[in-house]
Amino acid sequence: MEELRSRNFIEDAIEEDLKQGKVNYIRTRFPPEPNGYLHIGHAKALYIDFSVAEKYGGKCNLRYDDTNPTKEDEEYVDAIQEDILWLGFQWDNVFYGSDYFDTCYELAVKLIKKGVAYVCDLSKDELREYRGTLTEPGKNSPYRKRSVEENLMLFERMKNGDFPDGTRTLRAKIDMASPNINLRDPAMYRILHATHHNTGDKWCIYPMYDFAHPLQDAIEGVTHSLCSLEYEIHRPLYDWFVEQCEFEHKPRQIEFARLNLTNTIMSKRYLRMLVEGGHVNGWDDPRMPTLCGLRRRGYTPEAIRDFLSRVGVAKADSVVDTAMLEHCLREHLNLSAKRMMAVLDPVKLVIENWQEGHVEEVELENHPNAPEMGMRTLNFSRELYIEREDFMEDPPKKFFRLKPGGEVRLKGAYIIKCTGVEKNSNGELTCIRCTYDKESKSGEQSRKVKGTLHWLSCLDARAAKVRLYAPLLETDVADKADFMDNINPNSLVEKKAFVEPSLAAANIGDKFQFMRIGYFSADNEHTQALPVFNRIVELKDSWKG
RNA sequence: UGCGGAAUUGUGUAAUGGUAGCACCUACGACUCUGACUCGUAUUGUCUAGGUUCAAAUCCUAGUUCCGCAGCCA
Repeated sequence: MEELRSRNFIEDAIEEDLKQGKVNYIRTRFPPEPNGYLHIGHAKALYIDFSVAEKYGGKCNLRYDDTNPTKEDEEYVDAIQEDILWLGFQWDNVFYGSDYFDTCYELAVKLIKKGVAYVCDLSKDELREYRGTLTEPGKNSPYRKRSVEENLMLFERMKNGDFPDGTRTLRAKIDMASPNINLRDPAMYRILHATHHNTGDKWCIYPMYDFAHPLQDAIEGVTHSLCSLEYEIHRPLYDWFVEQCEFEHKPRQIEFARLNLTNTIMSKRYLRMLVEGGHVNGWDDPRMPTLCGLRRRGYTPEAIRDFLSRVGVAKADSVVDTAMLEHCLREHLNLSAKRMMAVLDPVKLVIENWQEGHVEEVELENHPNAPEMGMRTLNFSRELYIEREDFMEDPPKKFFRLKPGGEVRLKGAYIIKCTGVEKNSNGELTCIRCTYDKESKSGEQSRKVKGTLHWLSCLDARAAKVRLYAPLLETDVADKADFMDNINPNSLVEKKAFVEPSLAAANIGDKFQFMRIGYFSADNEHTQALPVFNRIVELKDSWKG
């Protein structure tokens, strides 16, 4: 399925580079900042980085972009690797941006010596003022003309910790009048007296992304540095650093549009607010778009990769319908998930002409199209449960489940006929009475009836807690700041249901389909059941009348 | 209104001057020991206005709209 995708503009560019002999191998990199959990948006980048490398016989490095110690944490490093592996990707090398701090420093010194970098004493506010605006040029820093010797000395003192945070920066000397603001003497190094998760207290100055990233790519021999659209305007700067550092190997940055999903917020900042605000139960809450959340929700790596291949790669901003993601999951689960019976909202059914105490075993296939998935045995007895919504006392025309006087088949067992109902004092249905047709045993040549229902013998029914999830956001507020007002308070419904005994033996993560109800995934946190990819089929309006 | 990008059906994505295709969604139908699944059918599209051409989504000109950039974040 994944092979069917057509070639995209990144691959066009790569093939051109290959053809022109600019490169003779392909290497990419996936550069997450270890400051949060990976989500489906990262998965798109992951998919592109890895699949492009693989397509051209190249490799992809995993590189933690950890140049800002105040935001990053070791906590996320392992989780990120786990998620990548879960998705089925395998990196070539693992690097840390912080591995290159020594080299970054040396190269910074080199640029100072070349006279294209200088230490600037402007404060943050002054810097902003000097930078100009989108429409007005900036003006040169008064420190721009410092001598190489003074710059060298000051930069070394910065490194030695002689200055407090924020008092000085190392800046690239480019062009304060550039129409591209990123080229107006951008900061290369800032002073940050912070402990780094990897390098500890060795450094108190840290390189900026714009300086560090191209160097890392060049050092690792990355041929194509694939990133999202917002870095497009940074590309001249990326190329400038590669040029000034005099790397022979010049990586090429190519940008693509990041993934957006309808009714889904994707920015780490807002996801963090959901977690910290207690709107969800952690990063792996099944309502979260994080990979760990999707995993618990029952998503399979196959489904996610299939989805990403269908989404494609382009430069236009887009919002993909979440229905597409769900479709991909359903398609995979339909092939791989065991069928199982469960009754979410049970009502008792009594077969009057079934001998009291008599129990018959019936065999059911675990999958309609995959005999190799085997059979299982369930008990059939006089008292059963069926789904409350599968019976209607006063049904519309096209309702072909159970109704008074009507017949349906109980899946894998017999045809039954409704003979009456019992109600409590509130008029609520408490019991359905029926008779069965002895000649209609499943598997034997028999007449057909229009409806088939799932059921569970009272002997077999095991109580399980089932969680039904609805989208956290019902409207498409995407990354808007007001998304908090649109959180669906009923996005999580817990209910007790009856399930087959075999479900109790399921392993965490096992997937199954409750006939017609939807796909579920076993999760130990909720008794023996099941957060959900649910697709409850309800009575359509058209059937009601 | 500086700079960098982008506009193809409701959504995503193809078509690199030559039949606007595929998938999702939606609707309808067939099938069915669940109405699920599967299969079939259908609707809707080249941002606008000019131009070049036998032929334009594609090339040219002018416009429109949307996104990104003014962190010592990435």
